[in-house]
This record gives sequence, C-alpha cells and structure tokens, in this order.
Amino acid sequence: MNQSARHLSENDMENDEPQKKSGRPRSEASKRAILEATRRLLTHTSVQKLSIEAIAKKAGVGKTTIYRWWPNKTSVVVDAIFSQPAFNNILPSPNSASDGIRAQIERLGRQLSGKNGRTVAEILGEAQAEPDALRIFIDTFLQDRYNTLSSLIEAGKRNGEFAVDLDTETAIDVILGPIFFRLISGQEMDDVVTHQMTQLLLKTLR
Amino acid sequence: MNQSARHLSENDMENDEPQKKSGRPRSEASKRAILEATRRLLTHTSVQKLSIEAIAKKAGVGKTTIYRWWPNKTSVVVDAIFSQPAFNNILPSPNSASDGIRAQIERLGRQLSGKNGRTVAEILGEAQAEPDALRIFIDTFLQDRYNTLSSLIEAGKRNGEFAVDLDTETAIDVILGPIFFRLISGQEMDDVVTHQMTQLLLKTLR
Amino acid sequence: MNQSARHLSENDMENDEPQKKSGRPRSEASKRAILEATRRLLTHTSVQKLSIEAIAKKAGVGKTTIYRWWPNKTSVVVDAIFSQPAFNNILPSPNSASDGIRAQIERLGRQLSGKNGRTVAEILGEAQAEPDALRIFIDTFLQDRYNTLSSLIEAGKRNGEFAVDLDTETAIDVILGPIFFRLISGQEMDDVVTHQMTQLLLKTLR
Amino acid sequence: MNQSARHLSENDMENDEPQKKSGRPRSEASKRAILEATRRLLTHTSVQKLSIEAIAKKAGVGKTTIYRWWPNKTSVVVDAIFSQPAFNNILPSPNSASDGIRAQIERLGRQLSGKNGRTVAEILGEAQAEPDALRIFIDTFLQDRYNTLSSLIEAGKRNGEFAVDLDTETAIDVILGPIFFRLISGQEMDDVVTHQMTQLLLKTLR
DNA sequence: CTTTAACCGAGACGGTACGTCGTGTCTTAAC
DNA sequence: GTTAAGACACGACGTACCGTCTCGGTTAAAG
Repeated sequence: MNQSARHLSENDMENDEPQKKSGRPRSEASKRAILEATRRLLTHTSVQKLSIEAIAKKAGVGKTTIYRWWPNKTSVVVDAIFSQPAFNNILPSPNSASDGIRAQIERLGRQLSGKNGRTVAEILGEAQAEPDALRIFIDTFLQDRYNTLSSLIEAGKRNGEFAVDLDTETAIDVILGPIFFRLISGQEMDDVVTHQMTQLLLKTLR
Repeated sequence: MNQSARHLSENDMENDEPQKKSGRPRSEASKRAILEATRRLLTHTSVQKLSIEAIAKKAGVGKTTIYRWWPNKTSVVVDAIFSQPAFNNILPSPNSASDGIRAQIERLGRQLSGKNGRTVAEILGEAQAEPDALRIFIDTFLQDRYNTLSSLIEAGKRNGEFAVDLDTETAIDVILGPIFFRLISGQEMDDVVTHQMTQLLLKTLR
Repeated sequence: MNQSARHLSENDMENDEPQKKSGRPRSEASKRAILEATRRLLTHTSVQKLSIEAIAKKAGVGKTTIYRWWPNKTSVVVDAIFSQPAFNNILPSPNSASDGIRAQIERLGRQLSGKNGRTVAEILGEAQAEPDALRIFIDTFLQDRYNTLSSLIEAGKRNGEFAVDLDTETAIDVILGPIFFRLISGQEMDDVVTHQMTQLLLKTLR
Repeated sequence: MNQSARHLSENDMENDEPQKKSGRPRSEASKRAILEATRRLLTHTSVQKLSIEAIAKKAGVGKTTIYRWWPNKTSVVVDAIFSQPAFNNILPSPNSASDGIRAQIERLGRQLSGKNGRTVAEILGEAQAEPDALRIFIDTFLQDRYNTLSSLIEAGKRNGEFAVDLDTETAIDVILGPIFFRLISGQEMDDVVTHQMTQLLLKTLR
C-alpha cells in the first residue's frame, strides 16, 4: 500500500495475537447461523428494517451472542454481505493500467447491481449517521478498491499511459464517485452505462 | 428543461390550484415552528436519531399536526434544510459553459460542507431504504443541480467548448459523482480539493 | 311524587321557557340525525368504544354541534336510548299493589334484556366514574321506576297488602337491586327467573 | 363448592405446575411496584382515568412489563385492589346460617364503603363493556361471596332456619343485589341501612 | 476429574419512539 | 347565531426493538 492510497485508512494497528483463552470457545455454528440468517432476512427487508431481534430469532441464537461479537447491526450486515464470494476483488493481472482500471470499474459495477447493490447502498446509508459503521464499511470494502486503483494509476503514470501531473487521489474520486453516485441516486449501472463511463474516465486520466 | 435533463424526474404535474377549502385553515405558525425546531434539533443530533416526537415537543405542536402535512421524517427534514437561503441554486449567468460548471461545482461544494453537509449526507442515507424519501430528495435538491449542469453542458457542446460527442448524462454523473462520493465517504470538500477536481473534470469534458 | 320517593333526585328546577332568540335556530334535523346515528352505532359497538367523532361523522354533523347541546357522551347515549318507545314506563293501573309491582318488575326485566339491556349496563358502567353522567341516568331512567314503586308500596301499606312497618326505601332497593345486579353481573333475566324473583320479593313485602 | 354455587364460575382448571422455565425470571420487585403504584394512583384518580402509562412511570417500570403480565388495565386494578387485606373474606364460623349471612352482608357493606367502594364500582363499570374484565372481577371477588352465601343458605335450609323450597340462586341475587345496587347508584351503605336491609332479607329467607 | 471461566439460549427488564385515535377547543366560510 | 368542516394541542394507546441483565446449562482448558 503506497502513501497516496492510504488517506482513507486509520487503524493501522492490528491486534491479532491468538492468545489461547480458557473457557468455552466461540461457537462457529452460531456465527455461521447468524450471518446466514442475516443474509436471508436481507432478501426480504432493508438493512434499516432488519432488527437484531429478528436475526437472533431466525438464527436460533440469543441476542447476547450477537452483541458479544459485533458492536452494532451494521457490522453484522457488513460481515454477512462482504464475506460472499461475489464480493472478492481479486482481479487478473492486467496488460496495461487502462485495462486494469477498466476491469476494476466493471467488477465494481457488477457487484453493485441488483439486490446486493441495494444492500450495499443501505449499508452506506446506515453508515452516514454512525462514524464507526462508516469506518467498518471503508475498511472492509472500499479501501481495497481504493488501493487497487491507486496502484494502477501510479503504474500508468510511470509507464506513460496517464498524465504524470495527475493527482492520484483526485483521480480515484473521479473514478469511484460516479459509480457510487448512481448507486445512491437509484440509477442502475447496466453494461452500456458502465462502458460509456469507462471510456470517458480513461480519457480523463490521459 | 431539455430531454436528457429529465431522466431523474417523475412528477411533472403540479397541483397548485388554490381551491377554497372549508374548515379551519392550516396554521402557518405551526408550520414555521416545526421547521425551525427541526433545524435546531439537527444541530445537535443526526437525522436518524431525530424523532418526530422530539420535533413536536420542541415546536409545541401535536404529533398529528406533523403527520398531517408530511408523510415521514425525511420529508420534514428535507423541507427544513433545503428551504434555507444557503441552499438556493441561483447562479450568476456565466461567461462560458466552463465558468458555469465551475461555479456550480463550487457552490455545491460549499453547500455540502460543514454541518449542513453532514445533514444532507444523513438525509441521503435515510433515503437509501425509502424510495419515497429518495424521490423527495431528488425532486427537492438534486434535480435542480442536474438540470443546471445539463443546460451548461449542452450549451458548451453547441459553442465548441466541449466535445460534441459527449454524452450529457454520463458527463453529469462524472461531475456530481465525485462530490457526493467524498460527502458520503466522509472526506470533506475543501477549496483546494474543489479546485483540483474542477480542473480535472473540465479537462474531461473537452 | 312523595317524599320518600325523592331521595335520588336533585335538580328540581326545570328551565324550559321557550324564549325566542335571534339568529339561526337549532336544527331539529341535526338533533334527530345525531340520536339516530348514536342508536345505529350502538348496535355494533359498546358505549365505551363509541366516540363523539364517529357519531358526528355518521350523522353528517360537526362535533361542535354535539358538544353545544350535550355535556358528554353519556348524555347523548342516554337521550338516544331512553327516548325509544320500548323504554316508556306507563303501566296499566293495577288491581292491587302486588300486581303493580309484579308488572313493574316484568316491564323492567324485559327492558333490560337483550341488546338494549347491555347498552343500559354500559351506560351505568360509564356513569360509575362520572357523577354527572350518573345523575343523568338516574333522572332520566331510574327515578321514574323508583317513584312508581314507591307509590305502589305506600299504597300497599295503606290497604293492608304489605306490612305497615316496611321501610319503603329499603324495599325499593330490595326490588330493584337484584334486577340490576343480574344485569351488571352478566346474568340475563329470562321469564322464569323474573317470575321466581317476583314471588320471593312479594313475600318479602308482606 | 356445591352445584348451585358454581353457575357464575367457568375456569375450573388450575394450572399450578411450577415447571422450570429458561430465561430471566419474573421480577417480584417490579410486580410489587406496579401494584403499589396502581393503588396510590387510584386514591387520586378514577379507574377510567388511570392510564397504564402513568402506572409504568410511577412504578419506574417499562410499559411492556405491565402488558407482559396483565392483559388489560382492569386486571391490574383488580389485582391491586383485591389483594389488599381489607378484601379478604374469611368469616368466623357462625352460630347459625342467619348469623353467617348477617356477617357476610356486614363485611361486604364495609368493604364497599368509602374510597375502596368507589373503586370497586368503577371496576364493575369498566367491566360492563369488557367481558374478559367482568370474568376477572367475578372470579376474583364475586365468586367467593357467592359461594359463601350459597353454603350458608343450603345449611339454613337443611337445619330449618330457612324455607326448604327456597331457590338458592334467587336468594343470593336478592341478598347481593341491593348491596351492589346501592353501590352503583351512588347511595352509600351506612350501618343503619345495612342493619335494616339485613333484617328484611333474613325475613325473606324464612 | 474437578474446578473455573467464558460461552450459550432464553427471555425479562427499563426505556424510547412509533403511528393512530379520540378528546374538547378553535377558526373559517356558508347559511 | 348556528352549522359543517376540519385543523389544533394534547394524552394515551398497544407494539416493536433497543441494549442490558439474569437465569440454568454447556464446553474445554487449567489445576
């Protein structure tokens, strides 16, 4: 992760020492049941109308168990949604920076379409009033796309594809912005729109 | 309003006949008190934590009176926020299309900064799970900016400032997108960022 | 009306002078519509669930009109119910005091059976927490039965049918009490019960 | 409990198995606080004006807790009022049936006098429009008096004090009726009235 | 092989806010 | 001056969830 790519990030310290603790270990079954119940419920209701109580009931789990492992509803939803294979962001190594950016835009467009797209919009909506939730959304989902684009743009600048005086951060905003703008303003991102937008954006970078 | 500018719009009919009604007329005092109370409360709490009950109490008004005139919380907030003078969008007639777009971006950037910006973000967040609320947000706030940009871009295409093969709708998304993206991802729009972004976007249009 | 018969009564002054007043006169049509609407609504709902608002709507009348002429809901209901022919209390002149009392009991038993009986019970229920309403109930309904019984008992004492040392007031309570007790405890007064009770009560008076 | 005494009764099954339940157990402190608050509030307001909300506030308890354990306001009030020691109905074993009946009448007269009497009247009033509430009133308060009188009358018939052809049910109505009639018609039961009525009623039974 | 400590389900708890209904009062224009 | 219409401040309803708590019971490592 290079410098310009980091400005969204905050918590750099990771606290992952395993440290065997005594006592009954966390139930993986419960965890899976909770995330699965959340996903199922989200096919019928919005994030805002989803309640912890409903998740607990559907998952056959005590409310306490949910509160023990997640700080709030948004965290549970983020966990449930973004752990799905459809949301991985491993892209094939591109022939050029432009190709890489095109691939990233298309991938993102597809991930943010349909029911999943609506749910991401709702998560982002929920996060507008809760800084913690916004942080989680950024760390779990956004940062990765940001970093990828950052690397590609830097590479493009280095190999002459893009203008050398291009401000990477601004460029990323210009690429991600329109996609999320369409998402939150309720305008779907079909393939035609994606293609048209990609053309325009790549022109911008040159 | 030209064709391409209208795709966000829906309710074109206006129903403004005065039509003498029997019964006690609506109290303008109550209306003012409600909007004022809403604004005051929003300086201390988020839209999501704001409750109709609190507004009613602060305004010295029955809850019913609020529900009689607004369908939901978001409508009240939209009314309260966007009726403020700071949110008018009357721009000086520009020397060129580029100037006009620059002015619109700067105006919008300023309107979406600070406390007001956060509130708009929260409204937009609230609207993600309520199509009606989204509609209201678009009709009251977004449409106007959309239309203005549309006219400017069309004019720019006509007078040779911008590329003739530019797709107006895509162009608007590329202009508004980054601004709203920064808003909802929690990155403020200071003057430097605004200027940098404007430069990049105007280059895109040419 | 003799002395002992009056102890339930209070407002002896009647204020019935016609006194032509200027302005639009009271609408008899509205009055009739209100009472009729009340009766109709009472066939489907209880007195407690009946609302002034519903009466006004059904009668096609402003709420104000109801409030202008009746002090509270119970008054309207009392007016609506007891003005029905089924509730008159004109009894044939009896051959004996016993016959008269028997006739009064039977008449009352019949008036307090079925739907009408339930409504009277509900009125009486409503009146338990509102002294004014209780007063109205007594004056409009109860007093008349009380007076009739009083006269009959006094006559019976005079002509030797009943014990001379009988306390009239107590006797009336003993006659009316069981009838109303069955009403409010939800036990219907069929003909068999009425007959059996009448026999026992007449024995008591002798 | 003999046959004739049972006609007011319905729910004969008792469901008293302790049956270990999971989850947090009911808070006895809350229960006590609710009933105490109810009693206190009833000294200043009528049953009909008493609100669940006020009870909850005064008791420092959530409304849900009340609704969890009582189906409606009347049930709470019945519980609060009739659990008071003043409302027990344990009578000394009488020398004769007449003595027993006299004692029962006097006890009842005293219980239904003063503030407590008004509250009982209000409960009974409330119950006129709610069959469930009436059921509760009967089961909690009335049935016991009914049964006691039934036993006494049957005993009196067996030992020659009362007429053998006396219908027990009718006799009970004639005893309880006047007492409740005076209660609901707003005529207090002082000692003189009680004595006079007892004399008359005992004569009736013979 | 028992203790200990954290986990788990169930569900009661004190609260807050919901959106609705009805109260009794008021304000208007029509009659 | 009365009426129908209907807006108003207010208070309570019964419900849904919140996040916390308190039970009885489990599960596994530590003593």
